[in-house]
Amino acid sequence: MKLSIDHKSAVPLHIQAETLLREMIKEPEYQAGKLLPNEVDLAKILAISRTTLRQAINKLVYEELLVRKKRLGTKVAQSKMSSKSMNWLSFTQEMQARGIPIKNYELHVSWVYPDDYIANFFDIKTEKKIMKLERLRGNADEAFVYFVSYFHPRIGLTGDEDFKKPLYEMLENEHSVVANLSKEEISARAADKLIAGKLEIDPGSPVLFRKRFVFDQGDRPMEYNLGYYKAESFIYTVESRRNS
Amino acid sequence: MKLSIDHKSAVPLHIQAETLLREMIKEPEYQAGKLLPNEVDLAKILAISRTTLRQAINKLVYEELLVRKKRLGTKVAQSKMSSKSMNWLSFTQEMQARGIPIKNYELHVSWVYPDDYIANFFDIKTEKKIMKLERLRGNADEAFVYFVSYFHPRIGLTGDEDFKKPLYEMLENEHSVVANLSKEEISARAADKLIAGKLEIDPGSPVLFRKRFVFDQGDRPMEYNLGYYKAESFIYTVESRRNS
DNA sequence: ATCAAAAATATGTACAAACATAAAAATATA
DNA sequence: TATATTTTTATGTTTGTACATATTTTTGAT
Repeated sequence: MKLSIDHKSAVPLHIQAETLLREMIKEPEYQAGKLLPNEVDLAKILAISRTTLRQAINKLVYEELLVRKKRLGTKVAQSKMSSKSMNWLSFTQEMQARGIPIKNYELHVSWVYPDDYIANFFDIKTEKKIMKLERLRGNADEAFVYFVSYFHPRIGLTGDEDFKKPLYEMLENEHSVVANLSKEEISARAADKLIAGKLEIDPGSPVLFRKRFVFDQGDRPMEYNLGYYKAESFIYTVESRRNS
Repeated sequence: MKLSIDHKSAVPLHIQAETLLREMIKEPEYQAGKLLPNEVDLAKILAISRTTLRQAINKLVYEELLVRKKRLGTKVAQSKMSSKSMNWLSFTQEMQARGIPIKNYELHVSWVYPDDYIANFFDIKTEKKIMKLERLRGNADEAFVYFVSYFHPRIGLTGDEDFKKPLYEMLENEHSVVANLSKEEISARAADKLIAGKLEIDPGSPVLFRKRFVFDQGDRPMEYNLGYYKAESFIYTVESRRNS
């Protein structure tokens, strides 16, 4: 882990400072209400202006990772709303962690024109095709989840990648794209004909539906993922702590 | 509504600018992807520096009310109703935050013997009755969620409390119990006869089912809550950042 | 007419400088 | 000793300035 800032890098200084602060507050010495060095000093240490440093701090303050107090200083907030387990494990990794061997029932790559919704999320034009990945997965006995993923063209996927490997690992190793932030929307749905067919359930019966918006290091959109989970086969767990 | 900024006010200029922008984008002419005046001009109009204006804009950008685009300008984002802080708002508070009046369709208190599962969670014997609270709630038009809550006897609920008030507020004020940690399990389910009847849907149709284990200040179990949400009426959002 | 280069225009990044303000700590006063 | 008062120290506010950069628009060359 680097403790300093590279003034020659193309990465903006306030972004570098931001990631550096994120690393910093993960360290044991900064956990639990400890104070950061004051802004003036820290700016001097990092060799950036106070304004630039504040820009970085502000972001973490907004995310409620840091709390500012006049005269007292800036302290690390109580860790909050940590959505446990599930979130940063890919499906493959999670199943492996539970000792369940995965079976890919279907794996299909295609190139499609994004609809308005997707184009808007990716901030691209609807006239250019993007990669669509459909996967039907489960254990040895049955398929219990159907995934549909769309990827930002920036990543440069060819379609020849090995999608049997853990997806995010592959993206990181082969395309240098790291998933950093995900926003998910979970709801219950009735399975339509397509989904019912894939999961071998009756149309109209319940599925857990998850939309997932994935962002990379620079908080740029990188993947849009739809997951249809057979009911009963999947439970989403969230653990959150009050932060007042 | 004032359209200008008061330089003599004690309220910081960037705060004034922020509220002004919030008002602004509520106006019909600025709805739906319309562009704001560019920063340099707007700063001139408001007679504040571009830096100060940017401070205000930044905040709304963080909140995803505005979207910036190089060369294009700053436009009003599609309103998303993303309840980010969903987690620590009670149902009542959350609905109120969205300006939706709540209606209690049913509210029923009873005293029951806990089953093994609940007794185990509360770490109590099954021979002693505990309070059970059933609530069918929704907006003016329809009931869309059915809650069943069980409370730890330690809290000392009598059953005569006013359960129309926000629950956690009431528990804090009248029984000095503060909810501090919650563990939730979200899944999709087919509605059984009871639930279907309450929510006025067909048996077998999907509901979002949420188990919630709530702990107090000392991480002692205080409430066990089951929520059955009519599908489509409820979306659970989770935002998570990688921390490794 | 088509395609490439240049100009224009918006936000993005970064610094320096100054003064305001809240709260704790140190000091002075009763 | 207890209570005001002042000082100190951190963040908070605000401006001015300069150049970078992504995109569109305009212009120019083939």
